[in-house]
Amino acid sequence: MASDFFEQVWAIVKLIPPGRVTTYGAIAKALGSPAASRSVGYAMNACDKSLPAHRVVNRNGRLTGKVHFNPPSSMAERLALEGIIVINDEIQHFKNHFWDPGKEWQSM
DNA sequence: CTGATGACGTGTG
DNA sequence: ACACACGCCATCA
Repeated sequence: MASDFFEQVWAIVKLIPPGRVTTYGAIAKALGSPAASRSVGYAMNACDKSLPAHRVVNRNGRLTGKVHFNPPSSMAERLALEGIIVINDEIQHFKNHFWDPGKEWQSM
């Protein structure tokens, strides 16, 4: 049984539409704790494989957590399949693919 | 309860 | 622009 915080994070990540990406900070902010970005990443560490964690990157648009994937290269592969260009573990036009969780979260 | 860790973010030099 | 340091929040030992 995971903590409510984890479930909150997972819920938002599951809501990320295909072809879109978001940041840990944005998720943390949507949960009401803009500085809990670290904890968001921790939740990802315990995330289920059904969770599209590959759509969650840091504020740089960089795939910092790709090493936690299986295999790590699958992260960029999945993003590429969704139309997101990833070069050198960096999302191109990141701002264009950015998806704001708060826009859909709306005090859920 | 205290200390350490981390898939982050921001500030300073 | 790059490198380093601190803070932030939640979890683990």
